Amino acid sequence: MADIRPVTMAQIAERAGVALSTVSYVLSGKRSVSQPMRKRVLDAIEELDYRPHGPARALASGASHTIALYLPSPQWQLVPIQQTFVAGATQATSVRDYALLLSTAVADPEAVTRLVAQGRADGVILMETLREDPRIERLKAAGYPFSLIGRTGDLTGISFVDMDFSGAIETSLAHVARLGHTCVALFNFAPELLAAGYTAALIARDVFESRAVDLGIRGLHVPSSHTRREAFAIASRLLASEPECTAAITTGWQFTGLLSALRAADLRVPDEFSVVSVIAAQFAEVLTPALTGVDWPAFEAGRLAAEMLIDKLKDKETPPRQHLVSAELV
Amino acid sequence: MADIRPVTMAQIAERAGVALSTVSYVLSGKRSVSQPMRKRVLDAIEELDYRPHGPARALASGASHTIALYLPSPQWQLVPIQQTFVAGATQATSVRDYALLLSTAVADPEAVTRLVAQGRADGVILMETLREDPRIERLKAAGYPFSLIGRTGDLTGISFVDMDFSGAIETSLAHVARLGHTCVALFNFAPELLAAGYTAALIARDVFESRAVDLGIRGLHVPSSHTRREAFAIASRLLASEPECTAAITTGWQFTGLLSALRAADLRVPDEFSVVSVIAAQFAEVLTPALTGVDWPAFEAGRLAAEMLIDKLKDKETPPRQHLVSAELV
DNA sequence: ACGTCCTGTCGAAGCGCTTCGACACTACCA
DNA sequence: TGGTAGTGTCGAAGCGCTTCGACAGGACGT
Repeated sequence: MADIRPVTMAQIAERAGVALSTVSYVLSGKRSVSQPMRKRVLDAIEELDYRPHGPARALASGASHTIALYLPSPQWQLVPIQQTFVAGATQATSVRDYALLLSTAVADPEAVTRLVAQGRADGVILMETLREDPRIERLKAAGYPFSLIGRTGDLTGISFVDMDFSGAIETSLAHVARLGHTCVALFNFAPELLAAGYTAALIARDVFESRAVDLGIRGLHVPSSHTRREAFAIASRLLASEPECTAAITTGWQFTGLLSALRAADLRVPDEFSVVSVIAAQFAEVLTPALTGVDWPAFEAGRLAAEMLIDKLKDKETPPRQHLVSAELV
Repeated sequence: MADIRPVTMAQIAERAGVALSTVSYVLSGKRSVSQPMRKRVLDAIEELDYRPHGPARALASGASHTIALYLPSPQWQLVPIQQTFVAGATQATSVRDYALLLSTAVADPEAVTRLVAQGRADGVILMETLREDPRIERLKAAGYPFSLIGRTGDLTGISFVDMDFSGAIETSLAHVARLGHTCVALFNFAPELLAAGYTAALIARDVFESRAVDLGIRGLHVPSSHTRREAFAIASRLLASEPECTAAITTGWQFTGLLSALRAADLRVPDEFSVVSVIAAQFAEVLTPALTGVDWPAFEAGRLAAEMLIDKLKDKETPPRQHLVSAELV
């Protein structure tokens, strides 16, 4: 129970023998202050271990120096890559002397403007975006700054960072084609995500289907959740009905069920069946039957999304930045 | 660029034809307000879509209604369980109408008091705690409320939630003993973590060694990082030098390297060698050679840690709560 | 020598809220 | 009928900061 009364700017001003406003100008640099005065103020700050009070600052200046990150609804059961986004965003935020507020995006799209409306955050990072995303509509309508991890249908004026999903699928497809496979399955994100219009799933499907045609191979589009059970069931059915299919690409963890199904069907990987998965390298590395994986620099993506947003906050006129981080086969 | 001027309490007061303070009392309930007045105020709030301004509230009341969660330094390379802590804490925080501020705990233990000192948060959640943790010392010295995910040496007066690590090790050990193994290795956390005094690693080591004696089996304590490379090297060396060791317990992802080493040594799992790992069930389920795993309810732990802290914030006199979430073999 | 422009400093007015003390007013008991 | 408790409401004083306008004084031009 120490520090009952934290040090205030008034105490610094008194100790340094200057006006309150002078202290403020030393701190913000918004007006010039003479060397001797500046030194006295800085010394007083040092001696009293002064910390500017965030809320007071936010109230007076109208900016909270905080950004909000909305986590996707847990029921989406997406890949654990999110953690890495968050870590990347946290780091970029700290480095730029901002704070990161976390919130869960509940079903209500209105929730996404709450923290900014309350003055607790200056802008928002959204993830797991949809082609037609009501949350983005709200943010636009309210005029709040935001950036996306992921993409949406209309990208004009929007800052986002996304994985180059189409590139990843193309690369993977080219890889299996080169291995001589003539029929390939894509274990895409869960059907509900496709139905909801989850952009990454739509892109994966479209690119997969058109590139398969280009390459002259059969492409089977198989949505499946990431749970082992469901992927196993779907894969088993597929292996039985389409025996000429000897390769699969998964957009995430569906490979676990797939691998189980292959084992049950007595097909060896990679001799008799090829599997390529789009998951973070940190996981690919850790898996026991070493998979052909595609690296997804998620930390980088989180970092970029935060930086874009903060840049926009600092200078309203910053043009929107759009960045596709690309993936490599590993 | 809509919403240029957000609605303020003064506008509500004017519209409802009451005093500013009355609006405040309606909102906080700290003084009674007559039914008709209350209704007029609530109607005005509804009509104007009023949102109380967080920073102003924090400034006037001295409480930010926000808690801070410090992520461990990234270089620790701990298991991806952290994500689940964060998700759990986020959820509990939202439910209780608090906000969650994320920050990375840099090396400087002083950083851990910054957000509270700046009035941006009312309390702190710490994870990956050490037996002797300078961060905890600082928080205690400053008199800031906090709760831990993990434990420390001196637990008097401290609220924490931790995994029952000793129970997990005991259970695992009993499990392999029942299978008839007479020499078991413990792949503990990395040597640097042990050296730093990471509590979980110390507990794992101590319990493992004493229980092995009790059960009359040989226990080899083998610290190893979670990287596949290092675990592989260590496991290979171990298999060569201690051929009578036919079982291993890992505290995390070291099993990946271990499994590779076993394959290289032509030992089959689980026929010729048993592996038990302490990792979140969500991952155990997903792994292809289905492992004997120990479930670690991390979401629950994050939730509890946040709840404990918020309870303490709401009522200073709340006694500290200490909670060990226990694990089950799956 | 005077006016003009900077530069550096100060005081004061908020930002939107909480909360304290004051003050009607009603209800109740003697 | 007066005194005493409540109730319900209001006004005003902050919370710790930013920022605007004012203004002294020195440096410069003529």
